[in-house]
Amino acid sequence: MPKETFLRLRDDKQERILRSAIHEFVENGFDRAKIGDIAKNANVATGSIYQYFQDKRELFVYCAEWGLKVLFKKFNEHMNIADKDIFEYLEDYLAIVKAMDKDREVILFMQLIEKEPSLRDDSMKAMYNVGGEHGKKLIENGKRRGTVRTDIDDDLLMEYYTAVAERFGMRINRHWDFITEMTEEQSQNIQKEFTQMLDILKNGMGC
Amino acid sequence: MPKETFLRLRDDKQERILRSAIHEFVENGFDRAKIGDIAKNANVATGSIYQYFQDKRELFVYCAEWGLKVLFKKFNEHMNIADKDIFEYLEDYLAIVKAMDKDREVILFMQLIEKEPSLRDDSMKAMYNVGGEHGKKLIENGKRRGTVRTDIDDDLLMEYYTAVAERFGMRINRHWDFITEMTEEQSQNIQKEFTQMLDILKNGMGC
Amino acid sequence: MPKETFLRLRDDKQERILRSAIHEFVENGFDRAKIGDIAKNANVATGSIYQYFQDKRELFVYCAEWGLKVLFKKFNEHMNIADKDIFEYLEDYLAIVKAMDKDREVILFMQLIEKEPSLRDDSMKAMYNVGGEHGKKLIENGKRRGTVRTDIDDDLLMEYYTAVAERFGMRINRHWDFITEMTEEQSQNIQKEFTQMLDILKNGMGC
Amino acid sequence: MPKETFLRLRDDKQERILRSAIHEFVENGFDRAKIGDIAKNANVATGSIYQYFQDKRELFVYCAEWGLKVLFKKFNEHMNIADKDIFEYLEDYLAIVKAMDKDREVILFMQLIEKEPSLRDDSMKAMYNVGGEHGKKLIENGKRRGTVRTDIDDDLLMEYYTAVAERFGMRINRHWDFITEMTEEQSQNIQKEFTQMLDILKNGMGC
DNA sequence: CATGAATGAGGTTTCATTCAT
DNA sequence: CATGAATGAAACCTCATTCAT
Repeated sequence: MPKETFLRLRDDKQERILRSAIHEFVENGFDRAKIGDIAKNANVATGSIYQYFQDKRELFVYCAEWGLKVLFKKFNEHMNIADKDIFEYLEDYLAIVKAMDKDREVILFMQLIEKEPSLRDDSMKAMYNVGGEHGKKLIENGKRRGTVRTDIDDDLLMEYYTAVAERFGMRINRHWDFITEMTEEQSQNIQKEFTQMLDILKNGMGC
Repeated sequence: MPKETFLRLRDDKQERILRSAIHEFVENGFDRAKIGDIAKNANVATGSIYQYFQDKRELFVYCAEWGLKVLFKKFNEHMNIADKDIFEYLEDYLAIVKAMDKDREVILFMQLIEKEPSLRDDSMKAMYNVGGEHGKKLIENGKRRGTVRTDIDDDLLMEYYTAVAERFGMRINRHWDFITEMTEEQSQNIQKEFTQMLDILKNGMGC
Repeated sequence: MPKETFLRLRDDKQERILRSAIHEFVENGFDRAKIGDIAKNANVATGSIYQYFQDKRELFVYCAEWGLKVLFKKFNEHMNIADKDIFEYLEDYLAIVKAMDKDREVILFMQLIEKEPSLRDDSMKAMYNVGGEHGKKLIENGKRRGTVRTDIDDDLLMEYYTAVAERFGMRINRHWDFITEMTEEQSQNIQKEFTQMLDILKNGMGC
Repeated sequence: MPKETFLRLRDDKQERILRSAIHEFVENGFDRAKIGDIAKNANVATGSIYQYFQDKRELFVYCAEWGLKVLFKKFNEHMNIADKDIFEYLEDYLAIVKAMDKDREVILFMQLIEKEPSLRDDSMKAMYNVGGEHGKKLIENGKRRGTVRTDIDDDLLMEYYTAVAERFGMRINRHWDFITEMTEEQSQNIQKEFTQMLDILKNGMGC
């Protein structure tokens, strides 16, 4: 969806621009994000952005598509989705998120997308090309293996899963902010909370 | 937090203005919301808004405070919180939401607040005055009555609850949009999904 | 020039309003002075100002007229102009200014008038009714008594006198600001500078 | 203090903009001066002004700095300050002012600066960088040469000098306004008044 | 293709003045 | 007459987008 010009750029320049945009979007939201600042941080001229993308909107949408690609690529380096069910996936997800400092911002950006209703549809469509059936497959895996309840349809389960996973992801991020060197005790606390999260996701809050 | 002038206005005028603002914010988000349009829809002059509120931001924050008050008032007309646990509450919550056509927008606005990071803190602070310990109390009730698991602390449970309830609330709203007259079948579908939601919340998605 | 309504007010209320206006004008200049603040500080309603004066401009002009009246009245309580020449007058002027704490602001206001070119003409005209030939008379006195040089016409002398007196007046005010209790030394310094000022005025800076 | 963008502009464009601003400020004062009009008269877009300067205030302050630079440059083309005393300087000053039709407005602007109390400090600071010790040096020259009295300190003398010179400058300007072709008689009148001014400055009005 | 200056529509905010009570 | 809410014109300033070099 970006112009040819952009795709012909060297990969590292493309990445510099997209990360700069993602940084700005995450920091300020879509409306307050300034093309000028994105350009400046990427060390390109403001006008150049318009050689690459139709407008701000298209840049945003492409960030979504690119960001998702990046995350999946990273994940897949660490694990094979095919034979995992959704709980294992989350466990890995959070562990991997922890390992990906550079991409923290990309993850935050993914969470931002839902919050821009006017852009959501376009971005989601773009993301669907990449992420599409990914989640559903994990749920199917779970159902087949008998770890996910089968009395509720995939769609509703996915909604539940996404909500909980996202919020817990944010919580983890909150706890990790500003922590560079973690004490043994901190590490254990996070590990404990982490186990609890997974347990709630599986078993709910009722008893 | 609004100026004295606003508080001296007749109640119905105050409400007209706030609902107009909420409508605009929900429709366009904070940045794209135009004071001029808010004023026009409320049948007042643009300048008047600035007799009432310091600026757009203060208007937004006060909408949050007022909105929550309105919702709580409505809820409390229908049910007594004191002797309910959190599941019963949710059950009633959704039922009541269904009954409150006029306030649909206020509910959407409440969901919007989290999506405006720069305003979130101020709004949350204002809302806390109203909503504060409400949720925690419901969880305590549940733990005391033995319907909520006690092996996990209130804080994490609240986070989980909020995430799921909010997302399911949005889902319900999505289904209801544009439905004025509901067929018997539609009604049953919603009832069914609703029961399922409650079940997931209680028992999680695992088995 | 104000409306009848204003002139029918009790004297102390008139004074309260005018002093409030003068305070605001001195503090902020004509443009940034707010009618609302003037009214608030005078303990009257904003609208009332418009019962008294056509508009902001007329209020300003009347402040000039009133202020000059007040100053002259104060001066005349302390000295008889008729038999003084211009140097004696200045000597007294500065001494009296020192004695009039309450009217410091009125004096500052008089100095402000020249700085509002667009209002100057109207204000000057109003002031002329009061102050008019005052200065000229003092110069004539001086010429008659032989203390003022006669080789230069009154007009140019007046211009010179006003410029120097005003600037020295501001300088005095600057030195006095924030001084409530004056030490013997400070008092002597001012007295000395004062004598010098008068000397320069009389004898110029040449030698 | 302006943005880089401005300084990279061609000199004649910079000048066009600054003269347009000075014109507007002189005509209307700081508050009533409209950025839109400044831009229009300079043949640039309103927004461009904001590419060049942070805001109206910064534009004003830079006008002060630039204006003083221009005047000094012009003066220095006509005379060498180093070996002049303050009276000769004034003599030349007024003569040169007469010769500088194009810069009449710049001179008026310099006089305006004192009248904007809120901007005075910043502008003065900017001007000090340029004009700084200029006046003091002239006074020192005079004292050394024996043309300026030595019994009074430089500071007070400078205040006196500035007051008189400024006012006489304004008077000269007043007389010259609207005069394009001067009759012999007019010229002689001015010359006469001029000589008188210098005499008053030197010898005061006393006798 | 890169650059960064130029543009101007559009929105927020201010406040003198009016007007209904 | 007093009050203070209502009005809306007017001005500053922002920034996405265009365009000339």
